[in-house]
Amino acid sequence: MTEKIIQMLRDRGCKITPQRRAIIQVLASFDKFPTAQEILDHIHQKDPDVGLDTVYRNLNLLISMGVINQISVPGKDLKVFELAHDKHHHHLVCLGCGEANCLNYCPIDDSEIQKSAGPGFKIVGHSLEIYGYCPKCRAAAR
Amino acid sequence: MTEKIIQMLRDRGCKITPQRRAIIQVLASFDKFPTAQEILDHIHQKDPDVGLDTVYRNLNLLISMGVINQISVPGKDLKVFELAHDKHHHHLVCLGCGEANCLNYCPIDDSEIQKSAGPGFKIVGHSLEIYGYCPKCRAAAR
DNA sequence: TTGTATGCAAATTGTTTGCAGTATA
DNA sequence: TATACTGCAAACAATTTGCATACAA
Repeated sequence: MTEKIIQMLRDRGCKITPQRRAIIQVLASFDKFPTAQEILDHIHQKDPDVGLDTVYRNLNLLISMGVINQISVPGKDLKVFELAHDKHHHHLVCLGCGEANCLNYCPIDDSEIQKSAGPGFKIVGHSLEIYGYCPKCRAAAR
Repeated sequence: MTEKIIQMLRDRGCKITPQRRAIIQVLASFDKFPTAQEILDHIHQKDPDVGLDTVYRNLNLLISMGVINQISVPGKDLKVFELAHDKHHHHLVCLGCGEANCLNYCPIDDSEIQKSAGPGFKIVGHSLEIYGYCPKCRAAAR
């Protein structure tokens, strides 16, 4: 997985720096979808000299290449990042802790939407996020 | 519509100030969903002394009362506000100009999602936004 | 009169940018 | 060696907050 991305970067004429490797590595191995800050914190355990700006720069690069997606957590001005899957999917987002998980369910029918939207509107995509509380946060609430 | 909201504010012990009336009025009469700044600009035509902070404070108040919703435009760090409808609906968001419109279509089946999410997750709601380009922006693109 | 709301300015948060030095290819 | 990348610090934009004053009830 990480090697495939590294190769894509090479093909694009990008240089492969330790920072870049580290960022991709964290995205591939984190046990949840991390925020930019969480990626940095993790990298700092090995290399405290990496800057948050480098993380953002590379996240933006990876987004522009389409290899990662960002998911926003409502009411928290917070964005988490995930390695792009092959298959279309959506997310379950916890309003308590902000954690996001994949959900393999998509009831969206583009042609149905096109009908409601009218012919002038060019549909590019959609985002569906399910909000609620994860088991951990439900337990903590009482 | 605006009177109903004013009454809700009264019931809550809030004071009815000209600024508050103006904000609600703009939300009720704007021809699209405005950003905080657009609300302010509009109010400034009549009263240039209102502050943007007042707009934000009142939008937050109205959100907490559930009478307005905010819709975020991806990739633009931009939020637009709409008076809450009675009936459940979603939005068509233009990636070009950021304008949002209602879409009376919702294929989401909560019990279906609950099945995929697992029993521990408490579903509170969902957000579905359809992204694309409105007729105006499609025309401008060429 | 009393407390809530406002306006101002400063603070905050998340993110981006300019620049000079550094390191990859 | 040449160019893309990095770290630093400063710049930004959107939103929030502290505080003294003003105004609705």
